[in-house]
Amino acid sequence: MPPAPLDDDRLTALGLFLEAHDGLQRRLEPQLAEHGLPPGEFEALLRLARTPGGRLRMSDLASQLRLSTSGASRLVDRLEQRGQAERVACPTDRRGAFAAVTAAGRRDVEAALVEHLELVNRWFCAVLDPEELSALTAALRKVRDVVHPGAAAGAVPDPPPEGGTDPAASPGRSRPSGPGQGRVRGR
Amino acid sequence: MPPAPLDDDRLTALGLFLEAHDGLQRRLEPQLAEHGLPPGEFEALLRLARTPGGRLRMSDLASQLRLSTSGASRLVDRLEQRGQAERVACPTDRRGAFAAVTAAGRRDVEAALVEHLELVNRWFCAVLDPEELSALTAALRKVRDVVHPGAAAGAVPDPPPEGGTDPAASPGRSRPSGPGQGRVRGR
DNA sequence: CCCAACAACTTGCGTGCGCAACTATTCCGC
DNA sequence: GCGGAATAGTTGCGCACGCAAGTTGTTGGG
Repeated sequence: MPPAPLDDDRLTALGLFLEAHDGLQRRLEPQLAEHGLPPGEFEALLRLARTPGGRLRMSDLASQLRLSTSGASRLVDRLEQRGQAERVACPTDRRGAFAAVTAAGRRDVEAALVEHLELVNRWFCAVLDPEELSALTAALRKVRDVVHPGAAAGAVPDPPPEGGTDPAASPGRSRPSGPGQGRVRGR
Repeated sequence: MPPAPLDDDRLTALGLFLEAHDGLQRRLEPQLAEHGLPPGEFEALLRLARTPGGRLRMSDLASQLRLSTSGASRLVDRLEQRGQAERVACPTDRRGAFAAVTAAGRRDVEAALVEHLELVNRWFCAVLDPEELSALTAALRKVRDVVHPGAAAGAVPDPPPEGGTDPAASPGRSRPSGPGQGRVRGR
């Protein structure tokens, strides 16, 4: 018997995913760089800027950025040095801190955003016709929901991995909305 | 007027892509780690193992792995230390080198592969029903072809970026097949 | 009231990567 | 064939990240 399917279809599909992801990143990066924004910093500012108070708990930011808490900590260090964000002490929990966009930070993301959206369009959305795009996002959402439960709205930390794991188990639950929830484990 | 659309649909679509990619990586990594294979090493061995001679020029490997040539160089260093690959001098071009899988390397990928495929299935393919999956791969292929021309078969290095770039410009051409072609610039 | 378990960050350390510089070779025009 | 330009690969350097350990603060049971 053939020892192993070195070119299984599933590998091809996965490879396509990885290549598209990587290529996309490479197309988008340079434009952000023109505005002096590394991609991580850009996404961080974006996430902060579109949050009601313009601020997010460090842990939540980490989770949204798919970074470890230490990664987020240092990212916010950099943003702070650049004057694009600042740390704000949490009044109700003195261990905690918020990262908050500054006016300058908001200005900088917005400045980069218009052009960024054009590129996202050029290299991603406009490459597909409308039905294809919606099929793609629907599929991506399904995958995302399975591999990263808790990224969408109501969040529950991953249960510890079982033996015969069923990815479809325990569909979304609501969360108490109290702060300090919906984290994903630090990777 | 609203200064900038901080939650444009296109950003959502892109975010979905990034989250799905990241989540997938996290699901697949641990299993490879159990076999002592970091994801980069795994993909490298896989690419080498499924190449006719079990070997690839350093530059081609770099390009397939979406790494800079220095990144590939050091990756092969690591594989060599582990005894999973070795460098072979190129007989016709004394500057050049091949990376070649060793028997041990081949054994190791194959050992990890079966389980790996199961996971790819569980977290990616089987999450979607067949039509969804083929729609997804078709869309991914379109995006990949645009953002990373030269990844598919006949490869031509990216032309230097123009001003008003049209992604659909210059569709695939054939290449002379002589060695030392189809590279992507070193990033 | 107190202490132990826990939680939110931060920091020390090691690692992998890209860029730029460097070496060795090949290619090409004259 | 000679000399400069281009090419294949390696190496110095800096940087961002994750893990693990450390710090400070909170919580809940006795």
